[in-house]
Amino acid sequence: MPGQPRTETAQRILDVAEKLVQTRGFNGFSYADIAETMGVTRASLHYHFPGKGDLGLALVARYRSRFDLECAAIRRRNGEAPRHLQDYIDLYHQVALDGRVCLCGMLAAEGPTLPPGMQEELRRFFDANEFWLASVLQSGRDAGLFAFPEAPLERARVLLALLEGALLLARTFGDAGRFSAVSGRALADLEA
Amino acid sequence: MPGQPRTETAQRILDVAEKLVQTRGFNGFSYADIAETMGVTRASLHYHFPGKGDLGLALVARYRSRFDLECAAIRRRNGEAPRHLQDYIDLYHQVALDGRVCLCGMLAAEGPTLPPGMQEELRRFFDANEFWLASVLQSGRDAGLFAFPEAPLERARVLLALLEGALLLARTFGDAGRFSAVSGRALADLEA
DNA sequence: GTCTATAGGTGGATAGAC
DNA sequence: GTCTATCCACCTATAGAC
Repeated sequence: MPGQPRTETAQRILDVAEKLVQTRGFNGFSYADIAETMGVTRASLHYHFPGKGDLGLALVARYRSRFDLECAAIRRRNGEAPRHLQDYIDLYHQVALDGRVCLCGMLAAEGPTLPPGMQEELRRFFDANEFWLASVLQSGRDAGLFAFPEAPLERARVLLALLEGALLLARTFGDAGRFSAVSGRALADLEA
Repeated sequence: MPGQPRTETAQRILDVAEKLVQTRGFNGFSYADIAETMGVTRASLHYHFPGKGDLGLALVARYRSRFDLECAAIRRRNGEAPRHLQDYIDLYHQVALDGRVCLCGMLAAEGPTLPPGMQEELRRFFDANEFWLASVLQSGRDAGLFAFPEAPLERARVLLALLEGALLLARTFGDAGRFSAVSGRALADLEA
């Protein structure tokens, strides 16, 4: 389980850094920001994450593995595909309510400026999401609950782009309701 | 026509800065980057745009007014709503082909870190886009060429989120084809 | 593990000569 | 308008004491 066996302090650093990246971007925060909110010095942070690149990699890796776990948990729960998809969308909704955007959506924007390795992790995150979504869409269509003409993976990419974009716009207008409205339409479009 | 009556040098500065923001973000480039590609010094840039905030505001204002002009031109052209919508999507496609993302999509991610005034300009950009899209959607539905159940403005927001998100994802995978695939589905969904 | 201290670099910005 | 020179704040990162 990568991203888990770190020390407790390292986890708390990641918690603070994650929030900072989701609101200000990877190029929009510094070790000083983390140090201040944690009440420690910058040097102390470098002990846990020598370079900002190390911190960034750990950040995406943890975010990704957590998402994987949550997605797996959703599929194990009772209910059909539409319920599972709604639960998935609710994960994003929580982010919107908190005035953040998806960690990986943010990093995708900063793309070419990121330290080595982060873009690869990013792609893995999106790949995993698309794959999971495609699986849910497939199940739903097989059960006659979803209706869409194209391949599940293609539809998954539409959904992912829509959710990431909706988070960005909702935050820009300081209105999580915009996210709900848009994501609600996406689900409705799929109904058989 | 705001954003136009500047000197020619200022326009060239904006050209370079625009490309930099669309690839690296507002927090991901510096006056030094512009100076280098233009073959001038940083001090010279400060003559045209005293602060980075001034540059940023001019950037969004120009981008917005240019988009307004292009949107108006599209509506004046021959063809029905679906054609107009496709032309609009093609504007985004050009961005994707160039390995960029939408200037305002990028700035939306950086949101709270932007200099004063830029977020307001950003919202104006998105508002104008939604309004234009809603108008095209309305026309198309009135003509029996589009079919969608919700209010045109609501559908417009779905489309805008989808396009902005698709640009982000296409660039992350270095594959403009992802943008075409996603935007193509969006258009197909609307067909009556 | 966390601290103080500091190095080395880059950022935005200004003054003043040309 | 563009230049040189310079300032100061901030950033990432390291050394070494505790």
